[in-house]
Amino acid sequence: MTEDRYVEDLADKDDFSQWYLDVIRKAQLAEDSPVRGCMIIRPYGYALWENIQRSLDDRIKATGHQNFYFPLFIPESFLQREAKHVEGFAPEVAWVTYGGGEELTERLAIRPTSETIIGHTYARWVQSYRDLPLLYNQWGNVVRWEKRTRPFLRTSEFLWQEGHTAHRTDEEAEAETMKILVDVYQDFIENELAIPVIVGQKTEAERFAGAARTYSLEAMMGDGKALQAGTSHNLGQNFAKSFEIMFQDVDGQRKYAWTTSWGASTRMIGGVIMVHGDDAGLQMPPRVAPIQVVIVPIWRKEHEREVVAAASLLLDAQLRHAGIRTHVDWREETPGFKYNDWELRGVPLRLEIGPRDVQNNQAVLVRRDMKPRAKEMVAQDQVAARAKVLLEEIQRNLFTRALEFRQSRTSRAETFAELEARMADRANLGFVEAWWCGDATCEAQIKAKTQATIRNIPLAQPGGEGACLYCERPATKWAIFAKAY
RNA sequence: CGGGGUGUAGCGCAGUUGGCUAGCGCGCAGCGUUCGGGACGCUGAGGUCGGAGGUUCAAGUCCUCUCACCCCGACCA
Repeated sequence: MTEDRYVEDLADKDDFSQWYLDVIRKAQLAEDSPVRGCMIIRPYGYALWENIQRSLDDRIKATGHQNFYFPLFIPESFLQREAKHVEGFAPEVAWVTYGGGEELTERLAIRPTSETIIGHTYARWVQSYRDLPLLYNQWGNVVRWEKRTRPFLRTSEFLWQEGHTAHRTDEEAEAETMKILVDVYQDFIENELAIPVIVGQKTEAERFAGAARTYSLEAMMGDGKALQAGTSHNLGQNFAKSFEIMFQDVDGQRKYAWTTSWGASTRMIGGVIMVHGDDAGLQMPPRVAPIQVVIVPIWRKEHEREVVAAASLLLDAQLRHAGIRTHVDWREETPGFKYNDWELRGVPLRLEIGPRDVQNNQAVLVRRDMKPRAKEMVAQDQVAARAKVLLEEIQRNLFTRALEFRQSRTSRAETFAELEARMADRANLGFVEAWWCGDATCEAQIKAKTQATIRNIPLAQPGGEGACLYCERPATKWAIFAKAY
């Protein structure tokens, strides 16, 4: 190992922030763009996003929703209609003031989210209780002028889906909010991205601007910090009242509808990187991996290349027929280089095939998730069957490992001093569970003193009663405290 | 937006108290030898030194402004 080798290496994982940026750049997921805070998502990163989209979209549709599309621009007057909403978003809205060289009579916001323009439209679409519920979703981009950006985690422009529904009753809206939270988001994030999440309700301070209740899914990153992986909002009648979304009910009365909205974004890619990545780079969860099995042919002489090529072709076809996403690496690099390169890019399984293997009618399968790498010989006609099994094992293993890590970094605190100590230990950050009285003052004080925020109030509660971590008054709920991205 | 730091080839860096044609490693192109865990040799290509202005006989180097990025904060449904 020479000094030069380090040039290609990643930053040490202890320098988590630099490591994160290195992985994104070297795995060719994304790169900086000429526009501040915006990134260029490269083909490999976009392929991951497309897999995420497809899988999440299937779940959204399976729960009875349809997709539609609304404009990128929102008239300023729309944004003004919901007081809390404007207040919350005003600082981060980008405006279009000129069109075709002429100053616009009304400024257009580049959507930071679409509740307003959709609410305005829903008011026309809803007349009767028979028109409800409206269960729609859109995939698109939004812009939020953030002060400090990070690739995938917080970019000025990002890609996401935003669902918008309208219902006849509060109960129905709440059921929708929870269905998306648990049946769609949690199911997707845990089963496809292999990221365990804590599902719970946001505090008033962290609530979506204009919502009655906000729920979130919180994941622990590799440095112990929290990442909000998705949110689901019960908007109550707030937007319905601002936009006159009314219907005539069975009893003949005209009533305001109950609406919800929910979203998940490219931020989840940041989560995948920070949860599963290791010293060797990225680790793609098999179910969303752009490439699930990379085939590395090995040869020296030209005649060897020919037999290996023939075998590779057959193995590739076999894997593809089994529904596995593959790539054959014919680059003129040494095998060792390719191994490291694909490990950096996070491909879960590698298939090596060389002259020796061809002769023995076998191939070598190597798992990315094992250290040291687990290699096994497989008969050529068994490759696809074995790969399928291994991919499932890797998928489970990534989830289990992430869950174990989260558990090892989660602790309970009875006193504020304990929380302070945990948050001061930079190298060993994590989640802290503690009783909280529900008072925003305690929450704010804790944040000011420790930088820890309440990520959410988990739906799964221990029950019983305790003393508030901060003020020691009686508390019936416990909250997850953590530093967050 | 506040405090600190960094901008020299795609990446990582070196460039003395201002001085001649701006260097090194990796990467890249061509040729040859290699090839089962990051190969090697030879020959090349690639730079308005982040940008603008200024001081000077002379600026990568000094001054002013500005932009971007990184770290720590504030902010962040």
